[in-house]
Amino acid sequence: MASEKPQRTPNFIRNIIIKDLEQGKNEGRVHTRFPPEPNGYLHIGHAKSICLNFGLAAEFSGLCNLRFDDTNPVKEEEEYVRSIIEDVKWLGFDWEDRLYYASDYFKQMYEYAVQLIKKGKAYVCDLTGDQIREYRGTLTKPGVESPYRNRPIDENLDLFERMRTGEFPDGSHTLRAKIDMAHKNLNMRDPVMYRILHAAHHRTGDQWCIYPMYDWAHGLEDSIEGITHSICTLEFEDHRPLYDWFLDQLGVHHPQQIEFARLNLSYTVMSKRRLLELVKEGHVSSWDDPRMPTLSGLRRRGYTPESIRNFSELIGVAKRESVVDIAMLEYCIREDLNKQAPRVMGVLKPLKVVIVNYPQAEAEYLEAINNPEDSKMGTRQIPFSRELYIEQDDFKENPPKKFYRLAPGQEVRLRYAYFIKCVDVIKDPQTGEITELHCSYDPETRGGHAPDGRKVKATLHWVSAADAIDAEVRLYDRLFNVPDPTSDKDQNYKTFLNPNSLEILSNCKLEPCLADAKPGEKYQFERNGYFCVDSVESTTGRLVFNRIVSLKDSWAKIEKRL
RNA sequence: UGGGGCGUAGCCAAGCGGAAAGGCACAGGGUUUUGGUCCCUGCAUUCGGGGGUUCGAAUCCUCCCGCCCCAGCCA
Repeated sequence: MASEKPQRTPNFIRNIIIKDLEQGKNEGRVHTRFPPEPNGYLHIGHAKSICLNFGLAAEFSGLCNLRFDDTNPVKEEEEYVRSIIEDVKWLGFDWEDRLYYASDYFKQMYEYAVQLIKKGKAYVCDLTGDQIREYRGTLTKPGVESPYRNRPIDENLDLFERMRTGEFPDGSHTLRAKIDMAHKNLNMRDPVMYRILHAAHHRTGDQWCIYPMYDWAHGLEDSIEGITHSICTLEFEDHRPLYDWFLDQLGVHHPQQIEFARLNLSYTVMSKRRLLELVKEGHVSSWDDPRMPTLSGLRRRGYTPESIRNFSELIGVAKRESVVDIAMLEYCIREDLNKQAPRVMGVLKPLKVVIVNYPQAEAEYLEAINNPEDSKMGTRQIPFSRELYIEQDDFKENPPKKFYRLAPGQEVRLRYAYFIKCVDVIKDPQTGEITELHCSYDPETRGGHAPDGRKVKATLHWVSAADAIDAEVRLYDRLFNVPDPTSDKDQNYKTFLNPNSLEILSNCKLEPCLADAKPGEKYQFERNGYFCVDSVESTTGRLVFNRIVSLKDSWAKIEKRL
């Protein structure tokens, strides 16, 4: 019988590859690459690209390289290289021995440039940056040729060599491709191939003082590595003619550049520049703040690699610019954790309950299921005693319609324990605030079943007061309070920051089995959500949990309509 | 009034001339010791708009409208 693996949604890039394979292009090879610039941390938008490139390679028995596009030493740092490697690995992808750096190809790129000069297709230009801009023309007006455009080849060769050896200061010369200053596509108006930058590179040190520009370098990197499909984002569509031009002039292996729309997620921002700004200005604590859409932030928050890979598959790949609803991401992590995460009881906002007819000194252990979705995860024993904590939200003195939880005179079940009924509400005489509930329990309902078959409409989670362990729990909400914070042209995106994106609860009471929970471990706090032990600030003596995502809450919806 | 792209449901997204896939969200129902999960059901008579070609158009032609990207010695 045919397996019913969920069919992957087709996308145009996969279709192109299938067609190429049918036509026998590239000797039947599929070879992609993920080419980050090490100038920032990876975010979930990068994850889309990583999953696409590595996923396509895996699907067609091909290869995918990890390559650092490190052609601009003034923006790039070793630290970013480190974090990118960690993140791609964490996501679950393996580039085997194919970790490459554009900077490893500098020598070869230089030689290719010499070839172009010899063909009369490149020249050294002495125009300043401002002049180059002026000469380029505008969107509607053609450019003007540089006075240095027709320099003799020998002179170009000499000058280019001297640029390389460090004879000239930054900005004094460039190497430019000789194409067409009247081209409709501005990228083709004699683009700069090399600029002089007396800056130390994180890998090549001061070996070079000329550095290749993206357009010149990228196609060469792809070509050298034998890439077949060079997948990039939409804004490079205008650069494709140039990508093609360089490779055609050189007559070298010519990968196909294919562009797709980058990911945007609602209620957050995705550009490295803005993310960096949020960090620098202290709107978040760091790149790995659990509210950040960075991979390190999502990891710390408690997102799993599986959930992010699944998300990447679900959102698809197309050329249409779009904003994916963050509810889709939340769905993916719930779906994963529902199957994986052990259940546990934790009270976030405690309200004390005294079981008035439960013997003073008595205590007992009750059996609880670790994961109803997976019986292999077994059971555990949880302590029960006369004084407990329940959630403040689970009691209402004047319950609205459809409120099934605890209320004066109303009976509910304590999960895995007993039916209880509220008999008295104790308040602070000064403030009127409810400080304690007195309840009676039915000893016949041990384990949660009533021998007389009577039903109860709600089951509450609880923790034995004497046995509870204390923890801090951090609740996260969306970082911005509008779906698309950058779409408003008149208002800075930061004016839409959600001031309540972090809520710290410091008096949470958890089941004792959590006492030695390890950083990174994920649990479902029943009826609350999924939580992850913070990997940075949690210690054995002071447990800190991050809420990854709440459980779906249909009561909240009903309540909202009341 | 330059060039390059893109418009299919609230959000993603298939489809590429022969009766509008799928997912998220949403709504209703069933199961349930998590108001969770799971299971059903519903959710585009129509594909940005107008013309045209065709027996037949989301798919082809044409005009129009809207949105995005491009004038770094960034990537």
